[in-house]
Order: sequence, then C-alpha cells, then structure tokens
Amino acid sequence: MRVNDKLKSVGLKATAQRLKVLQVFQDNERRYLNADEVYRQAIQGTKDIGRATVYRTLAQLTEAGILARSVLDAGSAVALYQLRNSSHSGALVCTACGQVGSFDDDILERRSRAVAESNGFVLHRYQLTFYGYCAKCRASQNRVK
Amino acid sequence: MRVNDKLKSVGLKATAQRLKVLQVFQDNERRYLNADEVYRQAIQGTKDIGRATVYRTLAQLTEAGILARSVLDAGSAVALYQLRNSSHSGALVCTACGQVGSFDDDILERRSRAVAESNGFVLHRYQLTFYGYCAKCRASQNRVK
DNA sequence: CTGTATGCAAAATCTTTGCAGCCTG
DNA sequence: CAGGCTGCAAAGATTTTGCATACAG
Repeated sequence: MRVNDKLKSVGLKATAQRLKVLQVFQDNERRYLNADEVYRQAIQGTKDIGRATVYRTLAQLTEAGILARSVLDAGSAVALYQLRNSSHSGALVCTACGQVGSFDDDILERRSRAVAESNGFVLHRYQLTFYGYCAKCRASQNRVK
Repeated sequence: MRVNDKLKSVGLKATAQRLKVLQVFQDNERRYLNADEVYRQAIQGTKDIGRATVYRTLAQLTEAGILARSVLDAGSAVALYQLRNSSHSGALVCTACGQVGSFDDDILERRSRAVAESNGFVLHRYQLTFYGYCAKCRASQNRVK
C-alpha cells in the first residue's frame, strides 16, 4: 500500500488515525484544510480520533514533508494544510465563501526566488496568497468590484 | 497635527491610546508588529492602555485603511500590522531571528494581478511572504543552506 | 452633555501538553 | 513485548466581549 510505505519511510507507524487523516486530504485534493476541518471529516463514521491527535499528526506529516503548511488570513489567522505533492505556488482565498484553492505559476515562482536573493535572503519557502472573490461568488453577486 | 487629522478623517476620536499606538508604528517603520509587541511598546512610560484596547485599535485602524494587516507564519500563525503608507508588496520572515521585514517588486505585483485574473479571481489584496534566513543571520551562522 | 472609548476580568477560540493505557512492528 | 501513539482533560496562548466608568468633541 503506497500510503503505508510513505509513513514507514519517514519513521512513523501506520496507525488508523494517520491513515484516516491522509485519506481526508486525498478526498480534498485541490483544497486547503485547517485542523478543525480535518478533525470533523476524520470523525465521520469512525469516531476513534481526538483533536490532539489531529494536531500532532498534522505537525508530524508536515515535518516529514508529506503535508505543506500555509498560514493565511481566513477571517482570523489560521494554519492550513495540503498534500505536498499537489505542486502549488500559491493560494486563492475567496473572502466571500471562504474556500481556499491553489494555483501555479512559474514566472511568479522564479521571480520570487530572484527577489529574495537580491534582498540578501536565503529562501527556504514562500507563500503567495491572493484574497478576493472567486469566479463562482463573482457570478452570484454581480455588484462586487 | 497630521496624525490627529488622520484619525478624525475616518471618524475616530483622537484619544491618547490611539495616538500612542500610531506612535509605536512610526517608531518601527519598516517592521511588522504583532498585537503583543504593540502592547508592550505602548505601555512603556505611560501604562494607561490595556490589551483589549490595543486589539480594538488595531482592528479599527486597519478597517480605516491606516494600517495594513498581514497574516503569516512566525512559528505559529499570527496577524501582523504595519503602517499602510509603507508601500510594500511582501514580507521577508527570518526563521532564525524572527524579524519580519518588507520588500517591493513591481514585476511580482503585476504578475500577481495577471495570475489572479486568469484564475477567474477578482483580486482585492495579496500577500507575498518569503521565509528564510536574513543576511545578518546568514553571516553569523555560516553553515546554513 | 452625549456617545465613544477604555480598562478589567471573564469568556471564547485555538493549540499544546501530561499521563495512563493501547497498538504497531 | 517495547516504544511509539492515542484519547482525555487540563493547561496555555491569543483574541474577543460585557459592563461600568471616563473623556473627546
């Protein structure tokens, strides 16, 4: 099983809770999830997972490079997670419906590295976040600017 | 007095606490401050300001367009503030010393708008954040990659 | 004077931690 | 079996809110 091996390869045991958390992310490919959303989806059906475990698991999977952690402004400051293989350079936050999607752009990616460098910065990671109205919300409320 | 007028123009009374908060930002031009830092600096000398007031003031000044609010990852998820006239398109977060500086880049700015648009997004604001080691920390610890 | 603004303390969130017991490898 | 994992509840950390009082305009 691929997921199982992924866990093993980073030295984590393949427990039911970790598999469940990974399952949640696979069911939500192109979205960013916060800890609470992961928890709520994880307890569907099987209830045998606690919040603390979700937090610990998110931290471990991020540390292990399986998840990518982003911090952005969804009303309040929140940490959001996504599978790392979803290559993405940025997040699109809809301030109307709250959905957070992602996008890719090579030009932004390259330029970001160049700018960081010219500021004497050794870049480890970067986060590009756009706040606005998504196409769907834009359609349903025409008066938005 | 310019600051006084700025407050009046957005319908806020010029209280000692608000002036003090604005003073703190003027004393920290090119830096991002979180609520706690603002509070700690504000109570220097005069103690007549409470945390609740700092939070309320930050929210009001942001709402009024005097401050810019950014959410980023400084270890944990935090909201940081900066005077809005400091034109800036991005933040440089040093993961070694914790300092958060800013940078400007027209290319990134223009490209960001274009990318948002091509994703069907109406862009209101965006946040470019780079995480890495600043020049200073890089110098003091040579082994950093 | 009147409505805004403030401080304090309590409440609400969100996240982390201590601990005894459970389960994977 | 042993050490890593987990759930629970309590502790932390951060931000918001209710309320009586103080002050700007």
